[in-house]
Amino acid sequence: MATIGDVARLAGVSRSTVSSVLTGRKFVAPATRERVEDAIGRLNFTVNSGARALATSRTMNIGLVFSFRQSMYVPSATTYVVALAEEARLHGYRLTLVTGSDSVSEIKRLLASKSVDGLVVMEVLEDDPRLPVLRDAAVPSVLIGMPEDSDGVDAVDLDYLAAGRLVMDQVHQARHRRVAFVTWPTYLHEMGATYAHRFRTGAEEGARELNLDLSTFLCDVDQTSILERVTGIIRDPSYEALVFHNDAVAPVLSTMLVREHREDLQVLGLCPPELAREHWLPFDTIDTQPEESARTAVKLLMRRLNGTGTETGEPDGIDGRDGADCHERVLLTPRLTTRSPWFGLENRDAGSSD
Amino acid sequence: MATIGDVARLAGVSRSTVSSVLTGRKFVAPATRERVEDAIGRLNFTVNSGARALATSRTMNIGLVFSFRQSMYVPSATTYVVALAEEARLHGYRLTLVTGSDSVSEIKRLLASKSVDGLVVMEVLEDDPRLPVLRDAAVPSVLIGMPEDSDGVDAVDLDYLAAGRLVMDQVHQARHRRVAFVTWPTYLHEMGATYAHRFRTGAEEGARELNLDLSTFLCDVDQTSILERVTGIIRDPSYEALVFHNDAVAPVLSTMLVREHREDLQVLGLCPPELAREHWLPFDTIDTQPEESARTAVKLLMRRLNGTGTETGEPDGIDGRDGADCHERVLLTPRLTTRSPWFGLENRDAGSSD
DNA sequence: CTGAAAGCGCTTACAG
DNA sequence: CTGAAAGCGCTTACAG
Repeated sequence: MATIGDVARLAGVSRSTVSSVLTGRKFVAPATRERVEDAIGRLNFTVNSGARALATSRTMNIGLVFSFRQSMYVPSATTYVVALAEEARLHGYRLTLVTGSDSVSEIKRLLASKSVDGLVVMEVLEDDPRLPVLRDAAVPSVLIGMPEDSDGVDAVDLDYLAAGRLVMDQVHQARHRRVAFVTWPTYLHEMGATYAHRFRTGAEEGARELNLDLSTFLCDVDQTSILERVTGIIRDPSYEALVFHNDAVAPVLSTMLVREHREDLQVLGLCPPELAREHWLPFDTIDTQPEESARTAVKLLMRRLNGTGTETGEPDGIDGRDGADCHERVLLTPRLTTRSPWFGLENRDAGSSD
Repeated sequence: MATIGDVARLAGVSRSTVSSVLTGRKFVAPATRERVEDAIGRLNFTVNSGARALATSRTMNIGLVFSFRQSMYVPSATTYVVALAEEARLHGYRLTLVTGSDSVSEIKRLLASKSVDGLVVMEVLEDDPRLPVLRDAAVPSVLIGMPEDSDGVDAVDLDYLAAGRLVMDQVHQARHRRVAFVTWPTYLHEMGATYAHRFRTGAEEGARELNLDLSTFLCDVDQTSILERVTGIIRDPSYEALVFHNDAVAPVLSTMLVREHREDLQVLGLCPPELAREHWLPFDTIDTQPEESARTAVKLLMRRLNGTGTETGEPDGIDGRDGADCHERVLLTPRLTTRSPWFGLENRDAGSSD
């Protein structure tokens, strides 16, 4: 494999000149530059990333931490991962995966070995044990998730609080009062998964304000639990609305509603776009906006890495109140997707309101 | 951040001695080693991965190439990615993501910049444009997929051919004759996605041999197409069995079968475990075995990287016929998971047969 | 505008 | 058994 020395020799210049055209940090006479670029092309030369990393202390790698706990709705993670990878690539960065249950020590190792220039952390918890590590790190981090205290790092997420209120608003507008709320399992709430408790808080606050009669059910994600719980609710005619924030609910719901003849039940859910896309969801949902979250996360990171702003301009939806040491908290506005007729063969998405 | 020099100073030895205990490639007197290890602990030292990569030409990084075409059933990809990452970590490697549509040039760049020690390639096609690049690469690759010609690289996949035959066998055993086969969209077949055409070939050959009356439908993965196609089949009473190899089919099927009162229809599908886990699948399926595929893929790669065999012994299910230059083709045996009563509240998995 | 030299943090023959 | 030296492939002051 060609090195910078080979290029220099072929172009008849010094290695530093080659380096200058490579980095673009120094002016090189057009004629020289031309010769160098030509040589690069001929030799099919690419900078050795390890060597460059050693010389610059920039790896052009960003670490993606997701420690898939057993419970997580694994499928939807792909959307985040792909969007993160693509956005990172747009900025010249690559993604390195950090999985494994003991992510704290994994992160420490990653940081100590100087393998990444920054971190994106998914599945954030309140009092996340990884937060102190991230704060002390020499490189910037961004959370996808919104703990109360995100000092020292940037954070982005759907505004789950607002989403909870939005859903209750819809129930209220439909003049329904008694509503069942199926949310994530107990342990997810106890762990403090930020999306779980933020949506729940929003929903419960909204219900209280609108004087709705809300029953909250924390439900496991296995088939048995879901079916049992959903059946119980559907068979109780006093429920006028069913709100879910638990991805395992969606797939079985349409079947159950048909079987139990509860097409009258107002159903509203928070769900990942791929769930809505792949399944037959004849009810309204709020998109979790994984792609927007992912792209914003990377943009926030780039901002820290490249000083202020990126080559592609200001990240969308990030307001400019960034003091030198002030970290961002970006909340994405929830949007309701309304879906038309129950059990029709079409399943068109209508406009959005928020 | 501490360097090897700091450690050497603190331990009162030379840098090469520290390096020796780090790599473990040279004997170091126990007392010295102790001092060095102590110093490492105190300084919280970790080898700088860029520097090590430069010195050894080993990055301890493996590249994961998946160029998510629009069509792919994205959710199931996570299972592969996580399993690959975990298995890689077991061997001390990390995963670097290579996404993007133009994966050929991305791969070339990755290889030229010496960023990875090996590659895992998903979504492999017959005549995959990436294959020539992989063959010429200085580092080994393994495919998850099974093109006719996989010379120069290792390959692993579920035995989709056998799976196709197994399914037809089941239909035959149920004494059914007329069977509808819903498979992936036309363009996936035209692209030559190996799983698509291998299963199809197996199914069609099996049907011919068993004298079944098979109608094959290539079907898009959007809701509308799926519903239309599935409804058409279900409403045709002449069909006795429905075989699907198209992930978009599963989610809607149970609802449709109830609505159309076709609980008599024999349904068999090939599907990812998470699909079976998350949905209400009251019919028999063949697991695509993503985790087994992923782990085997990494093991094959490790074998190339570390000479013959890994520290953890021979990879499971890999027979030992590896001549020095002979590349492996590992086919995982398909297993049928039978599921009990139609539309009961339970959904227990019964034993497997193959 | 270009080049010689030092240095990034490690490993690895090679002496001793 | 340990250490001094060279080298991996780049970048970056610093001279010229």
